Amino acid sequence: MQDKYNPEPIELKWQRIWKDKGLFQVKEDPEKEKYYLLEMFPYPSGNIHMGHVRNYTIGDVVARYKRMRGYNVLHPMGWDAFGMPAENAAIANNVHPAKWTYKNIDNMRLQLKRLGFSYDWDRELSTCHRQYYRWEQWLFVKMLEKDMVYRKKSSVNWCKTCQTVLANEQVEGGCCWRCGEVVIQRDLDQWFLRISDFAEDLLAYCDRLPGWPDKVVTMQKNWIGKSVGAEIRFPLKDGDGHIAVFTTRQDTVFGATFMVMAPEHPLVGRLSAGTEQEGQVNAFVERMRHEDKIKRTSDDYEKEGIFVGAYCINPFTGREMPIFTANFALMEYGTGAVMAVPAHDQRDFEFAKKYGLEIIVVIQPEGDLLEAQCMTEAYVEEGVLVQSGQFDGLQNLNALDDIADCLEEKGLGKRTVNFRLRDWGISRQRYWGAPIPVVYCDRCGVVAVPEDDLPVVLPEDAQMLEAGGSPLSSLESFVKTKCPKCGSSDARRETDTMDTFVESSWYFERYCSPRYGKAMFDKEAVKYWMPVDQYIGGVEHAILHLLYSRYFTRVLREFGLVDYKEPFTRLLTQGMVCKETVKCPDHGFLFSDEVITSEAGNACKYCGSQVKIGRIEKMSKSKKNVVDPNALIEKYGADTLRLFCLFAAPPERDLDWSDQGVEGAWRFLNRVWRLITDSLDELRDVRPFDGGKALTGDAKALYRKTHQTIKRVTNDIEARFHFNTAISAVMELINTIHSKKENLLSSPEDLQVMRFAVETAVILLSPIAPHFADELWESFGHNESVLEISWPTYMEEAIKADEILVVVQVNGKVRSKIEVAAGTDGKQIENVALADERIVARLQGRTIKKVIVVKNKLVNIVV
RNA sequence: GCGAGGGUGGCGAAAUUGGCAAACGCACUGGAUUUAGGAUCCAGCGGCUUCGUGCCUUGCGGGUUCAAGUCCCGCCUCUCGCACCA
Repeated sequence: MQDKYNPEPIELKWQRIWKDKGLFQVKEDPEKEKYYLLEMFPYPSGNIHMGHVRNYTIGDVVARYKRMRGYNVLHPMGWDAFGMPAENAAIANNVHPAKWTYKNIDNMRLQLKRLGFSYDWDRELSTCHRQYYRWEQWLFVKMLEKDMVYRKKSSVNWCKTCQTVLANEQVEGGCCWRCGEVVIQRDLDQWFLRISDFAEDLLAYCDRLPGWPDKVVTMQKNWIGKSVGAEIRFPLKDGDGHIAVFTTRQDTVFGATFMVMAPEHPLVGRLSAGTEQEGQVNAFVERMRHEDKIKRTSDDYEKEGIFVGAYCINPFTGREMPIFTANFALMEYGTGAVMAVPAHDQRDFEFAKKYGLEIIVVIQPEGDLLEAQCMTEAYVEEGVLVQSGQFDGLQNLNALDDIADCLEEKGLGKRTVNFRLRDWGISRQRYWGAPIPVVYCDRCGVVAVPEDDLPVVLPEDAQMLEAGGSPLSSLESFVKTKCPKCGSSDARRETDTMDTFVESSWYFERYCSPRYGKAMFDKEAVKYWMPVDQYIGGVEHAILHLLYSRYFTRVLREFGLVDYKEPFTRLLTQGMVCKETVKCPDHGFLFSDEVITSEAGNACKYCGSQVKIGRIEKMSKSKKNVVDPNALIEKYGADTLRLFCLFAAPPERDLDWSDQGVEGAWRFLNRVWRLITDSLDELRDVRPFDGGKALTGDAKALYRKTHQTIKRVTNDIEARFHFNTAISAVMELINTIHSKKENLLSSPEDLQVMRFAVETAVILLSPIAPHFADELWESFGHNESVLEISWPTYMEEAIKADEILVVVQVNGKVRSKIEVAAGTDGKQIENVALADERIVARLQGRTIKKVIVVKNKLVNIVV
């Protein structure tokens, strides 16, 4: 036992002991209640960053705590190992993506181990491993058989920089979510998963996720975007046929005066053909197709359109409606055509004004009369229907149903539900991903790779292309294959790989039986462990990853592989780790070691200019406001780093990095260390006080404080995950011990209470600073890890004080404080309060109107 | 524009059902110890103050209540998400 707290040897020592004892390895045990704690697995980019440290520290505290509470805790870790950075690195450094990835994994595994996280490393998995992705290929084939997957040519989001297709979810404000490049549209054959088949169910279950943050649930609901309305068919004026529209406002159908179609709509070309508009329409459509998506979705985007040269008929009014195509109509939503009701839709109103189109008011507000000519904006509120034939006089909201009935009776349309959520395009024109297990044969068409031939292994000898694009398509040995059906040797393999979100949609099930060779997972193991009791990760995955995982769970259920619908019972989305930015006028953002600090202020290391302290932002390499976990571990040890991450803010909030705060965490551990090592000689052979005797004075107070602390810490961890307040509670206990220790090192009972208090502090700290706690625990003569003992329980009896401080208020202001015996009844407290000197003085010459007594808390005298 | 979540000392934050606002920590100030620095220990630390513990103080303005950071109404502001979705 050393006098000075020296974390490195201690941490390495306990990491070895934990490993040798196999403390973190778990298996299914029907006798014990399970607890599956999962943190989002990292992409192996090369190094652990502070966000990981925070995420995994939060998880580790919960895992260790639950374990001490007697649960059989599954706490696995692995690697989301496929993805683009590996290919970029390969091109930049001429290393194979596999080599680069595995090297990063080795490095990051060491870093995680150095932080002392309680993972069952036997369950480690990498999604780039063929024994992993073979099973998602297997599922793909099964889904193909069941028509849950399909191929279609579609206009896709294309990123020129990444040379790949992006899912809608990966386009943020018209730009690539990864590199920020502007996304353009391109037609390609793509594989899609029918996630929209589950839209209704995914939406319905949003309300059955009580353990999820409201924010995330709302984001999911918005993303799915259900709209209830009707499809209405508008017959063309000339010839057969009709235009179908989707609307949520069938109540306004009598006010529909023109039609707007997406430029991509197939009817646009057909209708304008042969009219004098043809040339202009074609030019317009062509221009729109090349317009940047970012421009088409930007705020100040000018609405423009063009008459296609044809008319349709409003089936309710018989009126002719000119047909337009316009840039704001989206082919992907609804039917790609919109009935325009300028009087009651702002966008239609603006369009009508611009092109001089007719405006007909069909909803009149209560007590007002709208005139189409005088309107300056659309009227979108409720009202009474007018100029709407048989529906005149109805409240517009009530008319929604009547008009829908009418549509269906007359065969003009039907009720419909539309979702914003579209099918999930998973094809990626990249190398470093799981190959899509399909073969194209001239004779047989699209053929799935038979189960026995799986996995389709990603070849290792592919050349990365500087220009991007798929290296697989130029690899003849991979592409050329036999047709599994007819045996023709002219067949060609699919060269696209799967979106990496596919791998992360089922890894939590794989963890239950990570080496299982006969299926995606061992059903029994999954039955025992799943669903995940607590999932922890960044809010940036609130839509994509979580929605896909929920969808995959439903797919697995369809195949009878699992029997639950929701994979994650509780979800915690932790805040970002932030730090202030520092900028030099000449050299841009600076790392903190590029800044020279002096009395005069902070200067740039390179030019000596005064630097500007910028705003606090999420840590990122580009802003140079990152701190390196390795350097901190070296200086302070893992326990200090863990302690700071938990103490600085509650998990769901952003954490502002503070070097001085880390220093404070370090000081606290040293203080505890000194406190214990200083009194170790006196306490070593003392049994902790067990409540067997009546106590008095400081001993009693400390004993009470200790039980109070157990209660607070337990409650903070269990109910709220508020580790910051749990840590302050332990700090208070340590302060109390510190202030009383001089008086408590003499009598046997006093020593026992001291020992109890000190041991309890160590146990309560153990999930947070596990190496530190184990070392001190051992110094008390224990020979197991703290992790192996039970979490302490508190005794209400010990927490109760004999004397209680009661606040006495006059007219709601605190005027005095009195001590009364616990359990004194209201009337008695009132009497004591009224007899108090200060209060008597206050009440001179005033009449008491009312006295309110809150037992054990306060008295308020109203005068 | 729509939706969600914030706004409390110099800073990070606390106050679990309405009941002593600012626990705990950081920074700062004074003192002890030290050759010195650091570390440690002790004390102080929202504002005003006629130093009476007197008044004020939880983004702003109203309200309910014996009592409001907490509940209700209106507004300001910041962050995040969505946004021509028909």
